Amino acid sequence: MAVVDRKLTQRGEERRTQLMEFAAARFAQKGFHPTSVAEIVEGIGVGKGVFYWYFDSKEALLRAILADAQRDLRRRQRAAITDGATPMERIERGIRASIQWSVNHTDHFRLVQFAATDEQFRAGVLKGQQVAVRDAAVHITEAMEAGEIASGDAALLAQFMIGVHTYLVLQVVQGQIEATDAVIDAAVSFCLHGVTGQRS
Amino acid sequence: MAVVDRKLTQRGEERRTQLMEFAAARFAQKGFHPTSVAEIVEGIGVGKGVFYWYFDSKEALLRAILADAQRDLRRRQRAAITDGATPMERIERGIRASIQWSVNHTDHFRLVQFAATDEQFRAGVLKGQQVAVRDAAVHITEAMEAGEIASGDAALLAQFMIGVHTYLVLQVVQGQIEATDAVIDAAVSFCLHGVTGQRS
Amino acid sequence: MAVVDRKLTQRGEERRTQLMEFAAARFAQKGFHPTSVAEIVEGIGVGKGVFYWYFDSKEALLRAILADAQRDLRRRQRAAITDGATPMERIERGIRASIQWSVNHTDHFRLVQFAATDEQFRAGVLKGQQVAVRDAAVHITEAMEAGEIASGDAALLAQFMIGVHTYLVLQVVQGQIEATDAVIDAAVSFCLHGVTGQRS
Amino acid sequence: MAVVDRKLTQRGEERRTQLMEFAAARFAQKGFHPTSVAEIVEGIGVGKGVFYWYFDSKEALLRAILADAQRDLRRRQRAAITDGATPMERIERGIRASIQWSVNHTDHFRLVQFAATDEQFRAGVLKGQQVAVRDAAVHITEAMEAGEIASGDAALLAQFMIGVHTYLVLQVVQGQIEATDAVIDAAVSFCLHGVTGQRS
DNA sequence: AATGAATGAGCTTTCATTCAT
DNA sequence: CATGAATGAAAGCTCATTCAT
Repeated sequence: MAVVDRKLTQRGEERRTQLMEFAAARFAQKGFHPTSVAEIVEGIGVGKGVFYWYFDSKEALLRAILADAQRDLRRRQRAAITDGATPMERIERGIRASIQWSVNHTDHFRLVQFAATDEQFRAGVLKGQQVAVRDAAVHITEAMEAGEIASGDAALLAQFMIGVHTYLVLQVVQGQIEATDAVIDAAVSFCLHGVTGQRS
Repeated sequence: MAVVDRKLTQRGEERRTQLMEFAAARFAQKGFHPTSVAEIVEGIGVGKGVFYWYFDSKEALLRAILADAQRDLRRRQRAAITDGATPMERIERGIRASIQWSVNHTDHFRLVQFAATDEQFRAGVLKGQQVAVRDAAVHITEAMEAGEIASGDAALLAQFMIGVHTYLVLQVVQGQIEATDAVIDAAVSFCLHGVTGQRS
Repeated sequence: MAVVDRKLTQRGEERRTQLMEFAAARFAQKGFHPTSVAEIVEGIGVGKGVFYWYFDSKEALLRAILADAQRDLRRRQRAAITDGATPMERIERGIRASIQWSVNHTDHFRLVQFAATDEQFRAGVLKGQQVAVRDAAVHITEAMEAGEIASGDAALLAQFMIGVHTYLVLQVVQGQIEATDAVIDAAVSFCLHGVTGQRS
Repeated sequence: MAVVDRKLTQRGEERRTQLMEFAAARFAQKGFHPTSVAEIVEGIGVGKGVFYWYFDSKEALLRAILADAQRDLRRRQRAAITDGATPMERIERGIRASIQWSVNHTDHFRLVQFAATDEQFRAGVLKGQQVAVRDAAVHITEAMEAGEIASGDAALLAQFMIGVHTYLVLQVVQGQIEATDAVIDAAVSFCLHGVTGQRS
């Protein structure tokens, strides 16, 4: 029976979550490879076997963390967007939600950054990014159709906006910037002007 | 005698470069940790002793690669900027030069991405980014003083621009976008509008 | 209370048998060491506790399987031999019964083969073989006394016959030979000629 | 570079042989699985890395040992057979050579016995046995054509002879029989009578 | 300068066994 | 009787680094 098929009790579910959270923090702090399984299980005070009761491998653990994070982010974004009346409003809400989530989950953000650099995780990250770009592009396209911004490559513009967001969070994560409302407002403004500016 | 102090012959210099280039390619492809020293020396067909003749450690090798890359990028940027008549022109040239360099050195770009995720290299990357931000901020400040864009946090705007650039290159590196002139123009335009848009 | 002393209910007896049969099949297929206790209990859909309720250890399980098999084989042989009028007839019946049993219990046959290669089980197998040799030698000795075959080392001849039988079954087990009546007849004939041939 | 492709120096060749011999002895004594790599390297007083410098895995080591043994046995058999004038003589010489070799290489003999019981090695052993059967069958067929023994299934008879040989050696290995000339003569006689007896 | 061999700490992973429920 | 969770020793293996030649 593969670990993944295991039916977990309440207690088991909690252990699994505990492992994922602790590991995510360590991976984000020290890096994935430099963090050993021994360190993780010692950190939460259990035997090594516990780890392999819940995950097939250290690699599988990271994948699970990444997948969870991706799912959660997407859920937040969608929730945030729903109340936007106009395309531009939805875009803005989407950006804000993304930044907010990333700032609140810096560990996961970092893990995604790392995962993109390692062959065995790259593909997964890519797929997630494509989904995010497509999600954002939908609204940009709508704004174009509504004449709010000039027609153009919606996906490309989406990527630029994600770029601003990503880098902003990166700086926050690295302690270079504090994620105040003013800063987030500036980023949003930058993006919106970048997008609409194409009009002229 | 520390390796770093060693005076190298012509041939030695070439070996060192060969090692750095091969390693950079592998690190970029597979990741730093998953690439072993053995793999590197086998890849260029020499014994392990060669590696440790030129570098103190695998870690030192990556540091050397990163430092070299940073130095080179900065040199290109400065060269590109000199002929810009106005602050805005200099900003644009800087952006273009950065994108150009990164697209031409995707391996090094990737290594910087990785280095930011690993505790032992993070500090170095940060310092480099700060330098880049400061370099760009200088020109933004000048533009502000010249009234070309509204006053504001120059460093923040610089970071947004770097964000657009970084993400664009990331997509190129990942094969999601092709770095055509049109795309680069769009990115530059996005940045300039994002920056100047603040005026209104 | 040692597991072995436990009085089992009807249902308990069945569970125990089920474990032994399933384990025997796996051990024969994959080898004893490569088969884990987890695999066995998952295979029959019970928890690990069940295993240790019926057996003290994985080792004890194999010993139990081997002992059972040995007991069963011996019973069959004795039953087969009783109706033989002459020593030679009894020998022939014994050989046939052994081959028949082994062909019908290839898993157990394989386990004996393995057990002979592992220090911790070797002694048990040896004792079993000695019993088998002694059993067969009795009839050979009788044949010698009856003048049906030349005097000689009865135990040695018995071993040769067991060798033919063992190897034949081995080939059957390995799918090299099909255990048709013709093949078994040939084996019996080979043995009888080998034994009686000594006369001339 | 796979370990197997490694060019070894004189010293390296010796180490490799030393590892194979020591491991063969331990595997034969305790069994393959119960013998750890740590035990082997400690036994010859080297670091763990040495093992993996010469072999890809513990499994690969056993395969190498088995292949070597098989090659050696076959060489001996062929050498022994060449001077046999008649088919029957060649058969006899082949049997004697096989027994002799096995008795002189009880460790390897035991390893083959084990290998046949473990899924991951079984196939290799089988192929070796098929070769041996075919080799022997050639001469039996010749004897049949020469009218020295009755026509029949040569391969089957070959297997019976190998069975006698195998079991004899097994008993020697297990200390049940001493491999005196008399015993070997008896085995040979048993086989020859078993084979020729088919005539009548 | 260079090589092949060696080192050994430390890694990921397995698994027989135990135990609270 | 039975389960899922936990244990932790020990396994196989890796790899940065060193060293004799």
